[in-house]
Formats: sequence, structure tokens, C-alpha cells
Amino acid sequence: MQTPADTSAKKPSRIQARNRRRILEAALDVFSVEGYRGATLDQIAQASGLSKPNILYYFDGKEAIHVTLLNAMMETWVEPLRRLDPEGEPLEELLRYIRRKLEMSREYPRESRLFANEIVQGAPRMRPHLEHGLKPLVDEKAALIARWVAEGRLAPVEPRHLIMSIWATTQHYADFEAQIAVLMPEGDVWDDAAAHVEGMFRKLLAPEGG
Amino acid sequence: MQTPADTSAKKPSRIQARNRRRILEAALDVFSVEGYRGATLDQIAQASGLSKPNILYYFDGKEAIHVTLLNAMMETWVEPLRRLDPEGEPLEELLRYIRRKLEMSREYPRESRLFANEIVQGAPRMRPHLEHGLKPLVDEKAALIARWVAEGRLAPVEPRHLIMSIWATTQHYADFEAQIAVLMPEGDVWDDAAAHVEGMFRKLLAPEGG
DNA sequence: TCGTGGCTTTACCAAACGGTAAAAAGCCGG
DNA sequence: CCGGCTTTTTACCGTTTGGTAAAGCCACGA
Repeated sequence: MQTPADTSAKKPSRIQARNRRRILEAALDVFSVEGYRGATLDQIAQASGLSKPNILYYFDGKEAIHVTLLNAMMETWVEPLRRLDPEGEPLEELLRYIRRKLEMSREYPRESRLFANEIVQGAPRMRPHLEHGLKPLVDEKAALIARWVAEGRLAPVEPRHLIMSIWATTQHYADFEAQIAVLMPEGDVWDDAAAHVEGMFRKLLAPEGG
Repeated sequence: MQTPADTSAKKPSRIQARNRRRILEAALDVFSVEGYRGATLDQIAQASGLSKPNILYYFDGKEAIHVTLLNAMMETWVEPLRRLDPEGEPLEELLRYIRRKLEMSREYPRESRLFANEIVQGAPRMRPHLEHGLKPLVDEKAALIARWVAEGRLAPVEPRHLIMSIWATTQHYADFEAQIAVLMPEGDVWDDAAAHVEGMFRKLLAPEGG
């Protein structure tokens, strides 16, 4: 009786799980390239190998697919920041965070572009999530960094702008991949990027004349 | 006899110039938010105050408007990099470039987002321009920076990744404005950004223990 | 063997899309 | 105030869009 479209139902069958995964996989391909408005259900249908009505059997509509993708992604996306440890050594904690962030850009470029599209276009479907999910976390971690700076364990830096710089430099390699591919010579772009970014933030954050 | 749609014609009348400007202005609003596929001629028509057929009287189609915007923009967009002076003092030249770049993000956020949309979505209509217009310029300036580094007038840095970092950090404030607006406390975001970014790259680039 | 419930397809729809033809309305020098 | 042009509007067109109704398919327990 109840359709698999409403996630509140109890146990998804094996086939439901498989098809929902296939749809989300295909939708990630399409949304991350075309953006929400530019993507079409027909593209997602073709990419997933399912028919359009069949897709609407598993999801309540185009927007539901998009929202599902964004939510699922944000979980893992902010994980690295959440793991920034107040008990750890400040510089090493931040460098580890930066490394992890760059690694995620390399491993999940589609997710990064999905997010980039949503934000560039004004975050119409994510602003609540930003305000109630991301902002408190950023506030918390910014306060932590500010404490580290006050204790002289980090060079003086504006915490929020530091975080912005980290996001900007790391996600750039995924979001602007098309540009990178044209401008960078063949070779280990990601390895060079890791070395460059880590060196850059090490210089910025190292306390004293370390 | 000839329609104003083909730019190869001689003199545009006063009214042609005015309406083409109005269309491009409106189209910039729409394309920079929705991306190419997400934008519609009806939106542009409504935003410009002209009717849809009237818009197609001045431009050969949706794509022609988009291409016109991108070309017009790229001119001014790479200006700052082009002005990087081989005769100048390396650190000051680069910091001036960074300042100018951030200024442009503040002054032309729509243009930045137009570009961001195009690149995130794979640069389908701009790859030729990237290869034949931007790449040679980047190659030239990367060589210049490499020379400065070799001469010991800059701290060792990978030139191309340096340029990427500059673009990433400066454009981020325009492209992800929706996120910035949520996460940053009220106040001079742009002024703080300028101080942060300049300080960051000064530390990165200053030669020796300067 | 027969349902019965979960899954899939076929055949649609109204609205929105980019674009066109041609008539109507301005505009302006003579 | 007229004739010829540029500009604008009206009325469309074929296609694509997100979405729906309903019939068909399929495995499996009684």
C-alpha cells in the first residue's frame, strides 16, 4: 500500500535499497554538473537505467532527490571539521584537518560540485541546514581556534576567515577541475596541491618564528 | 534589413545600445544565479522589461547572450593578472595583484558567479577560451614567478598552485556569498577578508625570515 | 492454481521551454 | 504628414519538462 517514496516506512527491501542507491548515484552525476534547475529527470532516468515513472516511484519528485543527496552529503562533509580536537596540538590538528579536507575533494569531487552549485546559486534549498547545522559547528570551532591563538599556540589569525581559506583552497581543486585540467601541466596535480596547501597553512599558522 | 542581432553590423543606434545593455544586465542577474541551463529567456525578459521576442530581435538566441556575457567579462577578469609587472618588486607586485583580485570579487560578484557556474559545470562553452586565452597568460606569469623564486626574491612556491590559491581565496567571497552571509558575524566581512588574505600571502611569499 | 503485493512499463498530461512569422506601432528625415 | 525604416507586440509552434493513471509483470505463499 505505502509507496517506497516515503522514507518513514519501515524496512526497505533489497531491491528498494539497490534502486534508491542507483538513482542517487545517477542523480549525483547529473545534479553536480547541471545544477538543480538545469538537471532533468530524463537525464537521471537514463543515467540510472530506470524509467522516469519508476524513479518517481522511489522518490516523491525531483526536489526530494536533490534534498536527499544534500542531506546525505552534509553528514560526511563536515565530519573532518567536527573532529578538530580541542585536546590536540593546535598546528597539527589544523594541518590534519586541511589534509583530510583536500583528500575529500579528491575522493568526492561530485559531492563538492553538488554543494558548490547549491551555494553559488544562493543556497535556496540549504539555507536552513546552513543556519542550524553548519553555523553552530563553525561558531564552536572558531572559538576553539581563537582560544588557541590567545594562548599563543597559533600565529594570530582570524578564525572564521581561516576556515574560509581552507575551504576555498581545498574545494577549489574539485569545483574548478575543468579549469585546473586546462591550466596545470600533466602530472601529480593532487600531490603538488597537497604539498602547496599544507606548506602554505603551516607558514600561516606556525607560532613565533618556528 | 539586417537585424541588430549580428554584431558585425556597423553602427548600433542609441536605442540598440541601450536595449542590448539592458538585456545583458538582466541576463547577468539570471545566468549568474541559475547557470546556463537553469536560466530561461522568460526570466531574462521579465528582468529586463522587454518581451521575449524583442530579446531575440537583439540576440541570436539564449546561447548568444551567454557567450557575449562570458567574453565581455573575461576581458576585464584577467586584466589584473596581465598587469603583473616583471620589472616591479615581486612581493609588492603579487600583493597588489591579490588586493585587486579581491576588490573585483567585491565589485563584480555576479560576474564571478557567472564564471563559477560555467567552470563548475565543466566549462562547456568556455574551454576554447581557457586554452587559447587564459592558459598562455598563466604560463607566462607562472614562468615570471618561477624566475622570481629562483632569484631568491620570493619564498619557494609552486607558481601555478600559488595562482590557484589566490583565485580560490579571493573568488570564494563572491561565489559562496550565500554561505558567508550565514556563517560570518555582521560587520566588515570584506575588510577583514582583505586583511586576512593579504597577511596570509605575505607570510607565504616573503623571502627569508623577513 | 490462484491471488496478492511489490515493482515496472505504457500512455498520457498540462505547463514551460526556446524560438518564429507577421502584423502593428514608433520614429524620423523629407 | 507622409513613406520607409526600425522597433515592438501578438499569436503561435514543436519540443521538453515534471509528474500521473492505470494497466501489466513478477515472485511467492496459501
